[in-house]
Amino acid sequence: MPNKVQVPRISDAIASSLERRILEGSLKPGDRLSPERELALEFGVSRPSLREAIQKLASKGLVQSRQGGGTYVTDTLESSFFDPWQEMMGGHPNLREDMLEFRRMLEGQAAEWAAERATEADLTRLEQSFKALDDAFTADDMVRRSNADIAFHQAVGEAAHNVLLGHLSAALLRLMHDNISLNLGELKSIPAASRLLMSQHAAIYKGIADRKPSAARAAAETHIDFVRETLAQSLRSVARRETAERRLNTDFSPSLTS
Amino acid sequence: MPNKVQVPRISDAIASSLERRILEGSLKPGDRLSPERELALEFGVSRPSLREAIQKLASKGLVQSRQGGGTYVTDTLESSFFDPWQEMMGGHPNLREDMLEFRRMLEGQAAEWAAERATEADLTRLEQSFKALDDAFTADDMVRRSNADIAFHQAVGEAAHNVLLGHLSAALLRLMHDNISLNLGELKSIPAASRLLMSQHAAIYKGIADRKPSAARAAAETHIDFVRETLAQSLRSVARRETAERRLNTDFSPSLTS
DNA sequence: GTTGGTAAATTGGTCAAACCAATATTCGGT
DNA sequence: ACCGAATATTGGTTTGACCAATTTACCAAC
Repeated sequence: MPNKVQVPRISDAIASSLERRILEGSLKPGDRLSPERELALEFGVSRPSLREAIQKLASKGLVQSRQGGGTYVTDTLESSFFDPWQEMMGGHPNLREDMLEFRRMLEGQAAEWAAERATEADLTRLEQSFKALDDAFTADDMVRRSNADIAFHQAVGEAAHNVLLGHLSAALLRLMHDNISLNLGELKSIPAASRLLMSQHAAIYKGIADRKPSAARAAAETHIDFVRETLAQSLRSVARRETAERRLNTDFSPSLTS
Repeated sequence: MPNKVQVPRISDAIASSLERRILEGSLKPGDRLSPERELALEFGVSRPSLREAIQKLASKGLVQSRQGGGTYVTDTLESSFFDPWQEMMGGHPNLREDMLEFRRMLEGQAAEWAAERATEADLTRLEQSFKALDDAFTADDMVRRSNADIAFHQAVGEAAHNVLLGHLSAALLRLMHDNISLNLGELKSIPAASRLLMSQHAAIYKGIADRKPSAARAAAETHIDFVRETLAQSLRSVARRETAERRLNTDFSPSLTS
């Protein structure tokens, strides 16, 4: 079946037009759009069509409508809203579990292959990444830490000498980091967790450098298991705290030991 | 600060419902949605509302509508990850080796998890896919065979109950098939290979149905190993023939590698 | 004048029925 | 059995209406 020429939907055209106005600044964050009836008249289309366009923008998070109130341009112009997976992660938390399970397999295999195949150049770069990660952890710069973390795992992926594995594990890790630091950036600030994470990274690095595939794999899997467990705990505590706050709206509740 | 209670828009609810069906595999890529009028009836809403929901999904790239034709499920999950890969495969055949190695891990894990987690429904669908594959192999319809092959591996991926694994293995398999049948469709026409492939598929299916994870994984890995080996042989022979042709054909170099 | 509440206007949310346009399907003639 | 036209299906769009939440206007009471 040959590719048919896609006839431009009118709602797409209007959505693009409005989106351009927003991105160009003609419509600033917080601004209120004209009423649907007016906009429909202005664009020369029917209200349902105009609404379809607005709903598309709403699904992208660009605007927000309140019945009776109007439609407003969202004030958060965070640009990372465009990745489809990113959005999926937010809406479907069970995806996170699948993702972690998948990563466990991925990074375990990466570490194993890296231990078998790493060249001298790979090991050198791996050591550099590891040192950088260590430094970033002693400092308290979250962004630097996140980048170093990604770089280290990416180095492992590349040392495994499988293009697919390298790119995929890096992509997933980046996705994970974005999503985690968005939902709860607090995880990494737990001191005990930091030490454990570093020892785990060290174990992975050592397994690869010593050319012990099974040890490297085990270390990588342990690492993911720890992340998974810590994340689950953190999520549970967040949920607990939120329900508690919702239940009694008095003073703040004394946070636990972490 | 008074958090306005966001009244759930009906189009959002429907969009979420459809999105969930897609992610969970109930609506697979390529599937055709029911007509808008039917869906509207099914959800108990009007057609404009149902359309708003569909347009949202369309703006996310999850579905695609053709006037008069219908609305079909696409797959951003696959395409967003692998559009770049598609063209690389052509130019860098060594990627194929990485791909096969990666798939060996992927499908081995898929088979193992499927053997552990498959529900009755999964097993039923798996059996159907297997039977269809068997039929397709006895017949000599290449397209049907390819589709059945994809469907079977996809069923395994879904029985593994990991969204990422399912989508990725399906995407890679499709990529592989496109690329293979393009460069050499001859592989599958070897009778001996056909019989072996079927016995391998049978072994995978049996391992899953009998709930033998390690057996299922071994069968899947054997399967990929065989494909890898057969492909390598075939490629060598093709390369031999091509170099021979190129030797005679000194004028132009309209090599199909472009 | 300020306040407070209520009525009215505004505005997004939804529905119904209809028509158009592109595609799919069916059917009849050769 | 094949091809082409009539027919049915299906997404695309419009019109008009009504409901529900919000905002605005207004006016009486203090």
